[in-house]
Amino acid sequence: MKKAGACDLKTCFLCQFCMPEWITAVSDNKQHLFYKKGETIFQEGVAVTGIFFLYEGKVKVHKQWGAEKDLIIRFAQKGDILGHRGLGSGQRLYTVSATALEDTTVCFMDIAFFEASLKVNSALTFKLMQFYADELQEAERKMRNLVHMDVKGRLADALLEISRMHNSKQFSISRQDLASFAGTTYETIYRIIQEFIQQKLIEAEGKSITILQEKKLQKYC
Amino acid sequence: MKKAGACDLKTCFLCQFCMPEWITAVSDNKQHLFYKKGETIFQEGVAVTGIFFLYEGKVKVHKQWGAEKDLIIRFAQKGDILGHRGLGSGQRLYTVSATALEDTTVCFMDIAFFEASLKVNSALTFKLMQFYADELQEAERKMRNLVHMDVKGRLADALLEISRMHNSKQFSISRQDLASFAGTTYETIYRIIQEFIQQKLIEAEGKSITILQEKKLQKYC
DNA sequence: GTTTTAATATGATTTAGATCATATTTTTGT
DNA sequence: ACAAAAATATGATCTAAATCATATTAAAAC
Repeated sequence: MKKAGACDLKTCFLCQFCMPEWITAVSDNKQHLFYKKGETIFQEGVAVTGIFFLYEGKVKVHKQWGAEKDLIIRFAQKGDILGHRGLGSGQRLYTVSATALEDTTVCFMDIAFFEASLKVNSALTFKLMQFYADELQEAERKMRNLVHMDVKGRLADALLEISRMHNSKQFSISRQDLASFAGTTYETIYRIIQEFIQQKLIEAEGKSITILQEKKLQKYC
Repeated sequence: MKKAGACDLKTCFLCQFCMPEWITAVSDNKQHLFYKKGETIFQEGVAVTGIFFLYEGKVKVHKQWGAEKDLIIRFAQKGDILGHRGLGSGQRLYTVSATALEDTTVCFMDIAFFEASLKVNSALTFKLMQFYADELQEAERKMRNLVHMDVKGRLADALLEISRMHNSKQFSISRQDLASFAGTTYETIYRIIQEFIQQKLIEAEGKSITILQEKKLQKYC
């Protein structure tokens, strides 16, 4: 990680939803940071220092299990918030890790200042609450999928979600990450990907995947 | 469901955290409702009408999958909020169902009035946001458990969580619900329960379960 | 109080998907 | 540019847990 330039004061969640008068204070308390591909932005279990807003790049938010196993909770991109779970009422430890999937620039803000911002900007707090409500719905939907769907369905769902997020039928992701995102192993993903290719539902070349038949993929969900 | 008496204006989340001046308005906008054991309080997929505060009884919050399968997201008891996921920014449909596990009294509040309460009481919104943050952490922890833990571990975790919630080593729950809570089938739960009994980790008589050796159960988690 | 219906008990069978093993290719660090 | 480390490819094997089947018991409903 290294320090990077100043913030444009209009991209992130905070700048968008706080009162205009507050922006000056914001400007004094945020800091751009740059992370190389593969670098850890924050680590599960470590004391919360602040909240991050993603400016450039892609990040995975994941929970580790031992040394080998991993579950990707979500992917984040420009405009997304990272580290917001740190605001809970319990002890202030990050409950997930965040790792840069490509070179990434984030805007970092001290947790105390962010909380002060919330106290002062009730519209901001309300927006953040809505954001949490949405994330909670999604997390619970995923829980159900993990229990009741087979891996093929979860992979189909994962591919469609990643495509929606990238706003494109074509995107890049490693099978390893796909496995961690669908809650399964590399080998199983490898096999099902082969099957989807055979059925001409998707096309793959290296890490690049293209969705050919969205409708048919949807049927597996 | 039938209507029940008035609210004591001090038990629920809303009454506890809103401004005292607001209580009068609250009083005019809430309504006690009574549900018999087994009754549905609200149903996944149906338009959100309001938010519920649990006054008496136990409720399961669950997501259905087809007609047969079910996943219990959480249990709720006195003081807990129900239907709060309805506040998300998307379309206003309940994303989970709530069913009374015993005779239950709730306080119901129209969603529009509750949102007005949030707009006016920023401390309340902040508290609610924290509550969401905690729920999100818990949901994500459960997701990881579903992927990486075996059923024995998830059952141990479930038993300990239910015990913690009841604030007692002894509690009542059907194996069916235990299965839905741990994300598995009745038969599997039945077998592991037998095993735990053999190992003298728990004791069971009908639906009543008593935890004998918390520490050893913990080891499975 | 008897009929339905739902929950429990328990063995037998099946299977999806994890794990293991090993070779090859790609990426990354130095 | 080269060594080391990750990621990929693919078959073989194993196993935890789902499904099926059927009997019994308990709880609700009429």
